Amino acid sequence: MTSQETPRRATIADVARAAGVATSTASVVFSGKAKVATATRERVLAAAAELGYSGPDPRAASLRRGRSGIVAVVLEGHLRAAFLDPVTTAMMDGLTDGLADLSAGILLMRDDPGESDTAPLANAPVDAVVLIGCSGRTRTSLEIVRGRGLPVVVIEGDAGEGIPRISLDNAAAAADVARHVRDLGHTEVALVTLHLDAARERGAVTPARLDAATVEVTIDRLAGMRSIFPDAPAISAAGSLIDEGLLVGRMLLADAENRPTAVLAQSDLLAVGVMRAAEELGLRVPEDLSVAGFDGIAVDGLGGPVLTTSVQPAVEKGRAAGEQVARMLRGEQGITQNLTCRFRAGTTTAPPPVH
Amino acid sequence: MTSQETPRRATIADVARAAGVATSTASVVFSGKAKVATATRERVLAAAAELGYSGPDPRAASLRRGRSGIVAVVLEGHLRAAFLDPVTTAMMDGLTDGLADLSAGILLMRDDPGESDTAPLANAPVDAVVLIGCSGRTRTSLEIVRGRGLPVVVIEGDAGEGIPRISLDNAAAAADVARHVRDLGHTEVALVTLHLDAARERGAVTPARLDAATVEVTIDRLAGMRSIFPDAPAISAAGSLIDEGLLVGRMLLADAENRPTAVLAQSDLLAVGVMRAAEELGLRVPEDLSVAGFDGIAVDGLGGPVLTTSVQPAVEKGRAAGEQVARMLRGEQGITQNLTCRFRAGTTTAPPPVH
DNA sequence: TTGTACGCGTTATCAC
DNA sequence: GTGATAACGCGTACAA
Repeated sequence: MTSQETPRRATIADVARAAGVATSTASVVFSGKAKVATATRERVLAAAAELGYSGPDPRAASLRRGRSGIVAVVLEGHLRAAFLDPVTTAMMDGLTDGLADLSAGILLMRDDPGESDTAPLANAPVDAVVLIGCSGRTRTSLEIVRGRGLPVVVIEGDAGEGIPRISLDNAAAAADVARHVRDLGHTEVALVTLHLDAARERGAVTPARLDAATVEVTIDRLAGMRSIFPDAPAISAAGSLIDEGLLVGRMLLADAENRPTAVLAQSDLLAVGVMRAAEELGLRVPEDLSVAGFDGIAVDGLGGPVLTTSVQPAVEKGRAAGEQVARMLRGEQGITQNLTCRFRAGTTTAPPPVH
Repeated sequence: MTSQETPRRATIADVARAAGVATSTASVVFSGKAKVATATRERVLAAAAELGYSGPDPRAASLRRGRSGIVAVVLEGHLRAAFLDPVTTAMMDGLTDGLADLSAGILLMRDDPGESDTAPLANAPVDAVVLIGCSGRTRTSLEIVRGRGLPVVVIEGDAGEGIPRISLDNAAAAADVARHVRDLGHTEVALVTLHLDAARERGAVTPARLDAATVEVTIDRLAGMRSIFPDAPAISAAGSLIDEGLLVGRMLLADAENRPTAVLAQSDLLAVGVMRAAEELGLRVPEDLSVAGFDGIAVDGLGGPVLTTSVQPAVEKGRAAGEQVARMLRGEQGITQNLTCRFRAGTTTAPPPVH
C-alpha cells in the first residue's frame, strides 16, 4: 500500500534520495555515461520502480543538453496532399534512414500560408530543420529558421547562399527522356508539367505563365524537355495525380487531327493518367502513342507496362538530407549535393505510327 | 560593426539587461501574457534585434511550462507503408485539425519491432501520444507511455482498460456490405481480408490462422462478413494495395468452375485490385462479377465506376483522437468513441449472372 | 566510484 | 506596468 497522495511526479533527486545515493549517481545510472557498481545500480533502479519514476524528464534533459533529438520537416501544403505523392513518402523514408544515427524524431510541419501570427516553426523545440518543396513560402520559413540559428537543409527548393541543398539534375534528366523519344523518330510531342506555382492551375503553359512560375522542379524539367523539343506545347497539371494526368491527357488527345505521337509527363502518375486517357480513346500505348514519365516510382495498380521514365533517387534524396543534418549537428559544414537521375527505357515508348 | 566574437547565443536575460529592464518584463514582451508599455516593448524589441535574439528558447520554455507542444503519433511499420494508405493520411489530416487548438506539432514515430534498447518514445519530449494500429507491439508502446504518465489515445487498436480509444463499427459495417450483396441474390461469395498479423502473409485464411490473428480490424470485418456468409472462403492480402488485390483476385478467379459471383474486400484498394484481376480475365464488373470494398476513399486513377463500399469516417477518426488529446491535456477525462461507417451502394455490385 | 554545486534559459508569482 | 526571485529537472565539471 504505497502512498500515492502526492500529485507531483518523482524526480531523479527523489530517486537518489530514496536509494541513498547522490543525484549524479542516479543520473549516470539512467544515462549509462559511466560505470556504476552493480549493487548501486540495482538500488537506484529499485528505488525508481518504487517511486514510479520512469527515467529523466526529456524536457529537462533537452534543456541541459541543448538538444531535443527532434528534427523538423517542413512540407508545403496539406499533409494529406504531400503524402499522396509517392516521391515524398519515399524521401521521408530515406530521411529517417539518414537521421538514424541521431535516433532523432521527425516533427511534421507545414508552411501554412495563412497564419503568420505565431509560426509553429519559431517555437518548436527542434535541433534542425529540413525544408522540402519549392513554394515561395519556403523563404519565410527559412528566415525564421536562420533567425534561430538552427542548422537547415533544403530539398529541391530555393535555398539562400550558404545553405546546404539537395537537388536533382532535373533539366538534364528530362532532356534524356526527350532525347530518347526524339531518337525514336517523334516530332509531334506534347508535354505535361507539374504545377507552376502555389495556385496550381491546370491549363496551357503560356510564356507569361512560365515567367511567373515559381516551382523550380517544374521549370527545370520543362527546360530540359524544351531543349530537345523547343516548340512542344505544354499543359500544366494541378498536381501529381493519375486523375490529373487523365484530365490533361484528354485535353491533349481530344483533337484527332492534331494529336501528338508522344507525350512527355513530368511525373509517373501524370503519365499513367495520360495512358488512361489514351485507353479511353482506343489508342494503344506505345503503338499509337508513346508516353513517358518522370520519377521512376512503383505505381500501385499500373500492372503490366513498364513506364519509360527517368528514375530519380527519391530515397537517396531524403537520406542525403538526413546525413547533412547529422553532419551539421556534429558541427561540420553542410554540403550541397546534386543527385543524378537515371534514364529507364520502358515499354510505353516506341517509334511513331507510320501513315 | 557589431562584435560577433561570442559564440554563445544571447538569452532573454542579455536582452533585458541591454534594454535596461527586468528579465521578467522582457519575457512578457515575447509571450504577450501581460500588458507592457509600448515604449518599453520597443526598447526590448530593439535590444533583441541588436543582439540577434529571436525569441525564447523552446527547450527552456517547455521545461518551465511543463509542456513541449508536441504530440507523438505512433504508426506501425515503415512510414512509407503507413502513408501509402489513404486512410492513414486522411486520419492524419483529421488529427491535425483536432489538435489545432493546441497548435501542437506532430512527432512521427514508428513502433520499431527491432530495437528495444532505447525506445525513442521513452525519451521524446512530448505532451501526449496517439497510438495507431493494431500490432502486438502496440502494447509495448503503451507500457512505456503509461509509465511516463502521458495522456494517450488509441486509434483502432487494443487499448488497455481506462484508455480512451477511437474505433469503428467494423463488424456491423462489413455486415452491411455483405447484406447488400446477399440481397442482390449472391450465394457464391469470396472474401479478401487485410493482413492478419505482423507477418502479413498472403494466403487462405484457415481457422488456425484466424485464431492466431492479431489485427482487430481484420478480425472484426471478417466477422461481420461471415455473419452473413458463414462459409465464404477468405484470402488474406499482405497489405492494402491495388497490386495485392490483383494478386489475390487472380487466385480467387482463376478457376472458372468454382468462381464466386461476388468478392467482398476489406479495403477499397484491394477491391480495385480484384476488379483489375476480373478485367484481365475478361470478366465485366458488375455484370459477371460483383465487387465491394471498404473505406470509401477516393482511389486515384479509378475512373468511372463507383465502388460499392462502406465509407469510414477516416478524417473524423483523426479529429476525434486529436480532440481527446486536447481534453486530456486540459485535465479532463478522455472518452472512448465508436464511430459509425456508412454504407454506399455503387456501380460495382449487381445481381449475379443468370445461367 | 561517489558526492557537491552550479547553471541550462525560462516563466509564474508576487510585491511594488 | 515593472521588477526581484524562485523554481522547472537535469547533467556534469570538479572535488573527495
